[in-house]
Amino acid sequence: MPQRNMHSWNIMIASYTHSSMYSDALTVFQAFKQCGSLPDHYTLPPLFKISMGLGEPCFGWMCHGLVVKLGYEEIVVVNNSLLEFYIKCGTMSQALSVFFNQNAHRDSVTWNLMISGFGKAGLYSDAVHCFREMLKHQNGFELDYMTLPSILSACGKEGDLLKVKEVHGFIVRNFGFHADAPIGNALIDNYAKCGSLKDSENVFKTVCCVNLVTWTTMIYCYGMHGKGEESVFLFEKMINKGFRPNAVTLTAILASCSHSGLLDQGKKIFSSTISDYGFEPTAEHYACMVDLLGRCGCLQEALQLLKRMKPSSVTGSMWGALLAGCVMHKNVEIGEVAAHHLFQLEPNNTSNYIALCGIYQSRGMAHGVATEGLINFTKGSFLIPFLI
DNA sequence: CTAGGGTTAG
Repeated sequence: MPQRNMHSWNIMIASYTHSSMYSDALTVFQAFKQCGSLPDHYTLPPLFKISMGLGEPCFGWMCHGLVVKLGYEEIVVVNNSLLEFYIKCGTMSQALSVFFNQNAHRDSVTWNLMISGFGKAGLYSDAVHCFREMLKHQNGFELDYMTLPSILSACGKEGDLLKVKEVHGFIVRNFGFHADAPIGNALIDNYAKCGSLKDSENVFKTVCCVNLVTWTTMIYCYGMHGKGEESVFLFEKMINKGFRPNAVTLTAILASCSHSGLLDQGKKIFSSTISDYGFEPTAEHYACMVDLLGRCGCLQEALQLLKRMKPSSVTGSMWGALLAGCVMHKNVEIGEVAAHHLFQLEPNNTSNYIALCGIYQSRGMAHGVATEGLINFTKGSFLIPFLI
């Protein structure tokens, strides 16, 4: 272009960012700075996304400085993107100082970010508190349906059935029975997390918006409650309705088969889903298969599955699933193989040492407990006398 | 040209 303005630079930076091409976006930003111009309120939000995408929090901190220096704290979109940046970095203390900044304005996005941020940080009661504060403060903007999945998930992870019911009632009073798919999905998931599978089923049967995530969630909920046969039934029904399972659906159904000991169904679903829908199984799928085989006592078969893979692509969760199966079935030989791979992959994870010692102990092999303990125990050595 | 919600895995 013979002549560039702010608009053209901003389009380039935003477009690279939206395409997840963060280093290209950064290169454009640096070229822009060379021209001697300063970023405006359109330039700044993508910069925080670039910082997160590159895993370079320092760049985001620098951009926070630009926001303050250039006086963009009062622009609500800029401040919200800053808030999201600190939440994604896991630094809630910084997020709080942005939230309580006297110069900043708040809107419904600000509140939604805070509520989902508290939830992601595991601070569920703070999320609930924040939701109640939002209801008090919501003069000026309408209650926003985007908050509801976040608050439901915070209540559900807290395990508080009454709170989930309370929010459900709130949804019906404010939005009627026309909640969108993410809200229905969150209701199904969190009723089950609070132990009320009946309520999950009722929501599943009555919601008006159903998508693939709805089916996946319900399949997973049955698995959570040890109802593998219901999961398999629903999985087949879903396919008959014309939904194509994705990678998450497959982990949900495999985990459910595993928890219910449905070995043959699990194996069949694994191979037929992969061939029918043509996607590559991920590390998680292999971990689920090892878990399934291991729980059912097919430890040799599970070990063979891992041995057929390229050694570098066998992950800790696959060996971990195998080790857990060996603990269950008191298998020393395969347990030692799995444990020694884990000692290489995650030397500071004490639960692996404890698992292997548990196998020795269950077989009355006190010598093995002491040897592994002396060689490998770092933090947990006080456990050895108890095991012996 | 700028910001926010839902499902999974030892």
